[in-house]
Amino acid sequence: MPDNISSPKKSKNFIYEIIDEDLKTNKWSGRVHTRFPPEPNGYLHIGHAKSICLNYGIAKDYNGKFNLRFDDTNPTKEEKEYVDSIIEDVKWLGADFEDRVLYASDYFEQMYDYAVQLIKKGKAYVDDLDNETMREYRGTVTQPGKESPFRNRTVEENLYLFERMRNGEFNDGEKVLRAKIDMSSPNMLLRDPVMYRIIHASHHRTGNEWCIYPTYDWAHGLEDSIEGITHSICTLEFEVHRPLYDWFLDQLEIYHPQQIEFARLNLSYTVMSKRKLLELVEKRIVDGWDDPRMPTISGFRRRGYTPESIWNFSELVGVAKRDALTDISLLEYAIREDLNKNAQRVMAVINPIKVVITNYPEGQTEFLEAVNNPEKPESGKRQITFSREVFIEKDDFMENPPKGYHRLVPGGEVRLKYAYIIKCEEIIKDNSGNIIELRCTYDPETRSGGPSTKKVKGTIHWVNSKDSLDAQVRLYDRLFTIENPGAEENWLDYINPYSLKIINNAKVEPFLKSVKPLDKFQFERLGYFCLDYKYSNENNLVFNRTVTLKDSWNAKK
RNA sequence: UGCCGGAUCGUCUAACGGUAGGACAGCGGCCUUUGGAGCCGUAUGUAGAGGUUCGAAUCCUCUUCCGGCAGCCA
Repeated sequence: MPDNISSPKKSKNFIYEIIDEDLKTNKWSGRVHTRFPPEPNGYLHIGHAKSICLNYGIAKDYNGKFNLRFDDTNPTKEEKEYVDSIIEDVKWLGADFEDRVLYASDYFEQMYDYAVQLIKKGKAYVDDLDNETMREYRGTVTQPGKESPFRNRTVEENLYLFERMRNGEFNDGEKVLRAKIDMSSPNMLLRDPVMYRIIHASHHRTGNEWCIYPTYDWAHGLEDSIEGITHSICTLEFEVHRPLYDWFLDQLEIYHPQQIEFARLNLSYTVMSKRKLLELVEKRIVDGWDDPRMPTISGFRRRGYTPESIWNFSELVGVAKRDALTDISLLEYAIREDLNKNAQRVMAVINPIKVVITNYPEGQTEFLEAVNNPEKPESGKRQITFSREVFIEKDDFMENPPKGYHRLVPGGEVRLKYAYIIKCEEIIKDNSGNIIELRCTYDPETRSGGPSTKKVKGTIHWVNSKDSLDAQVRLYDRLFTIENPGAEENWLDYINPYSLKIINNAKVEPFLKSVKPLDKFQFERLGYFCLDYKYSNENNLVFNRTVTLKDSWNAKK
């Protein structure tokens, strides 16, 4: 985790308890070595972030090591672009893998040798059954399978055939190498699982060097073993794979890490499977993997989330073995907490309406002081300007206000933050009855910081019409309309059509003239925003709303 | 229907035979030049039935419900 956040007090989850016990019994000679092993077939999402935080957090807490390892065993699904994005995301999160960016593909030769060993022990064989027949032979969850007619080939024949597989003498699907275990095992994974399949495809790292590729079950334990991993932490769906993980390593009699499973993260109102995320990207429902509505790490980054907030969130959700659906509000809490403490405050009006202060001298401009961050006095103050015409938020005026409305109303008073108390004297409407301008008067005695003790119920934000900048603002809402879209067959039917709202005529204070991509701000009373790196440029400011402020008034209505 | 897991406030998560606690969300109040933040207060939970025990969320039995496994994906 980044050094600037303190290691949070974690109530020990069950994995920490296992490690504590291992340390006590000296099972791994005092070592702790974890890894994060993504397949480079997509961008990382917040669920991966939880795993990264868990694995790296363990390494850090126990003075151990943490590897980033690409499980690149299937060239048909993997791409260099994904490798690059994953490295970027893991680095951004601050999980320090030092110089250990590792690849399963670097172990292909060694894995091949191990496979030869298994064949020689009579524990693996080349099978000619085609895909469909093999499935039939596997049986079902309630019925045992039956053995392949090729199961009892001699060691010599298997060795010969396996070498020919490697040499490219067969077509895709023509032959596989299988472990010889038990076709009637109640655990389907143990019914002679495939170790190698023939794929004549170019691999993003090994090119055409190989045409046989190891399967997950064969490869993963070997990768962990080769790297000296102590605790191989994965998600619950691999629980039934553990006996197989153990079987391979036991047969080979090589270094044997311990696989531990935990429940993957699910977040409400979004989907988390790579397949579904890919579909959202390919169908252009979102604007790429880093669309700010995506639950990807790059999406959250572009949205304005900080690594610290994701770390904190990851601590808050905890680690256990039961399936869970975590409410998105917990993530929002984590980012608000961070940004409240750290974000520069600034005034911006998203939905402007012009206010003319009729008793304020024309042509006059005065300077006022605004606080940069009330949570951080050391961040100081800045100057803002005030003059006769300002913009306020349309929502901050109501002609016929409901009970409890604290803002500007006809004949009522409200404070313009850091400036004066104004009173609404007149409403100007166009021909169709839309309010286009408010005429107000100000009370010169009430300048902010002055001696006046006059109090009003409401304080609203504003910008000076003279020097405000135009900006585009992008407001995001949840991508789906239901809590758990991933559980639905027709999950795409639940896309929220209003998940992105683009506002083009926002006005922001000139302080935002020279901001950099991803710079983070609180627009007072509106929420946290950051500069979008994709659409923002010199002449066109574009801000993404990271999250709203909590709004107890809106919530009440 | 076979095997493997799992079930604690609305949500997430603690409690390891000895007062069911925390966080988020909610509600109420105080405070406030952000209806933000902060502070204070508050409601809500051990899936069910038996058993062991002085004492059970925790151990045992049965039941119910949920998840995973029948890719040459990971």
